[in-house]
Amino acid sequence: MPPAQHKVTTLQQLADLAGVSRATASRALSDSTLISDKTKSKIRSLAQQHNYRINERARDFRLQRSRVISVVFMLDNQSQQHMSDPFFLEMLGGIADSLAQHDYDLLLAHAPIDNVEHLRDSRVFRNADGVIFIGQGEQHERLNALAVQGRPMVIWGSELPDKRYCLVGGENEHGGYLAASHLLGLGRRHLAFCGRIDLPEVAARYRGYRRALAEFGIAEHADRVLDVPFDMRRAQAAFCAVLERRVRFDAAVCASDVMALSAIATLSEAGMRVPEDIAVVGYDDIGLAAYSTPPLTSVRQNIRWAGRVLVESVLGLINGEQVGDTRLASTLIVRRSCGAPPPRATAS
Amino acid sequence: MPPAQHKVTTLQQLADLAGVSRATASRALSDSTLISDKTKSKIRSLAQQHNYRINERARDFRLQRSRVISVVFMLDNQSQQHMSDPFFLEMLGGIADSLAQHDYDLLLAHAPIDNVEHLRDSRVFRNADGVIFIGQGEQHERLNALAVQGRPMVIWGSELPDKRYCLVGGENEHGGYLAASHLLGLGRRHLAFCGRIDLPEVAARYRGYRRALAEFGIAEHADRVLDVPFDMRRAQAAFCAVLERRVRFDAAVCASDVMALSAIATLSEAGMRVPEDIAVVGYDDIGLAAYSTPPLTSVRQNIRWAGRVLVESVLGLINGEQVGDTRLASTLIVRRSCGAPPPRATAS
DNA sequence: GTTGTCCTTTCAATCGATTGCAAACCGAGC
DNA sequence: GCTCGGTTTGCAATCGATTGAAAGGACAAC
Repeated sequence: MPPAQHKVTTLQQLADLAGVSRATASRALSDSTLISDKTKSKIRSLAQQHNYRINERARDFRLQRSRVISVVFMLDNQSQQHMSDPFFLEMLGGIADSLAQHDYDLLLAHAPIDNVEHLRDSRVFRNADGVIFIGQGEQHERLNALAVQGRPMVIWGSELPDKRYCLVGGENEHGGYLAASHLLGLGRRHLAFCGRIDLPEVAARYRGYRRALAEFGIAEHADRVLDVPFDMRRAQAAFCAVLERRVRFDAAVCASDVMALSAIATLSEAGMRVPEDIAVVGYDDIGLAAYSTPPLTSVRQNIRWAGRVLVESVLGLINGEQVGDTRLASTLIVRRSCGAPPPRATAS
Repeated sequence: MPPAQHKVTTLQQLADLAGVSRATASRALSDSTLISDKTKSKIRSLAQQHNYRINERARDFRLQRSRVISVVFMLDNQSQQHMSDPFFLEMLGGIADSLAQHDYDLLLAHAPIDNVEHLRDSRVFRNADGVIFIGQGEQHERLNALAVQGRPMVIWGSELPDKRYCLVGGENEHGGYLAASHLLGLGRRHLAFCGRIDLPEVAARYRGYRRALAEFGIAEHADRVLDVPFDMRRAQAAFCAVLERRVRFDAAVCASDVMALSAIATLSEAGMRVPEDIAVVGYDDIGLAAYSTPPLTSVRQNIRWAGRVLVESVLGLINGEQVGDTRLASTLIVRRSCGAPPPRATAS
């Protein structure tokens, strides 16, 4: 069998080679019942010999699909900084793996947190079969609007009233409760909550935090709710400001590990001992949490699961399935206040 | 002016509306000189009124391009863990920004570090106009093969002999030199080098490290070259093994910050004081480096620049330009051995 | 009136596939 | 030989754009 003079790149060339029409070749390769076994195997082996690969873009164009899912990260318009939290990387990894399994491509995109609207007419939406948002920011209404008239989309975030989009999230209320309970169980009585409670996920954690306080019969101090942003640098600035205001507390629940590590650095710098003077709990259990000094106790969400469910949900929507309303990633606390950093759980 | 009954989605519909042919509409929108100003403005305003947006996928298909660049991360086949190093996120962010500026989309992909060959026929290559590899692993030869027969591609890595691909990298030799010099300048005399020197970038850093040792007239100890992987968990295991072997050293140059933080945690756990007993220097200057206790001294590469240059190089190749051989991201050391964590440099 | 020129516009092929429908083929029964 | 039924294959439209070449129209010169 002579090797192809010129590489066989189109269906037409393959069909010519086999002496059949393009239609027959197409059907043979897609295993249509219309084609006789003899023809099928002839075309198939010819395709193999000449290393023919279907042009997926042409097929996807014809079929009016793209096999691409956009993953949108919210960009904080103040810091304009890219998602610098390792949590995002883990999330992205989980989503990427699941998409690869379903033979979908991942288009990475970001949107300013304060205007998600313009995405509707952008490449992000038009070039993808579906969209996954990481975080809902303060965009609840706009996301609602996008969901009803736009492409299939799923959002990682927190339950809100009047939600009209498909949501996957962590058990934030539970997580906040776990974090506060842990500190209260250690005997701490002057807890602070760090994070921007105008963000839905943080608000839910705060609710859990308050529930724990209430269970322990402890009054809440309004001045111990610290408005700390997720961004590393600005978090540090916020903690410095808190120190200057001489807010007193002996424990802190932080809305992320990065925030917690920033707190630890700032507090240590100011001469406080962690955890003796102030105990800190983080959120997300990023890889580095186990390697800080002291090792950071943190609330972990099942991110691999979340990535998988986000993907399956959006693919479900694409296929016209009725996709369940809200799914929650299991959330637990990893205690590391003392002792060696335990090995992290192996990926499932 | 009545609003469109049905949304205008195709060029044909727009042309019908304007009473011209598809060709004229196409030329009007692309500002061809063939079309009279009157017709142009009529079609333009009609397009605006009816909120017509060109179908980019169709155009890209016709023009045989995709306006997509694949970004491939090497996946360590042993840990099978996703890129968990925050360094990757920063790199990804830089690339994403640059691509967005050029109106290109970013397709995220990963490849097993031990076989990059199969990518040639995969969606990663076929659905993109160009490819950016992050890290070259031990794939030098295969990357060479891909480069000569595949799509335009650029690699983030380290210079190797016989390189036939377009490369962008950090000044690794210089970085290793800076790290070692810093420690030697502090009076340390028993340095260890941590990292897998079979990886090109790490090997280059090691060369710089040795140069610094030589300049100080210090002999090198073979048993102080510690074979530590980048992966957090396995890095910790490696450091534990080193401790058991009772290797003596008073300073460590690490191939990444994550590795350095892992070292600090493990050494502290074993009762050593950092930096008093053992001084540690990291690489990459990830955001969290400034917030570790003690703040981590680290070698920083200009990643924003790198992202921009990677993108511009691959776009240059796509446009058939002669793209320069190797470009190096400026590399410097950020000293944090004592004192407060300085604010990180603002993004340019 | 005819012709030539220049400026606009349209025609129709093209990118690489899928698919409804029509046509060809083949063997059997009359 | 003709028709009928079932199986297999081909024709041609389609997805939504771009673009070279041909055609159309207006106007001036002869």
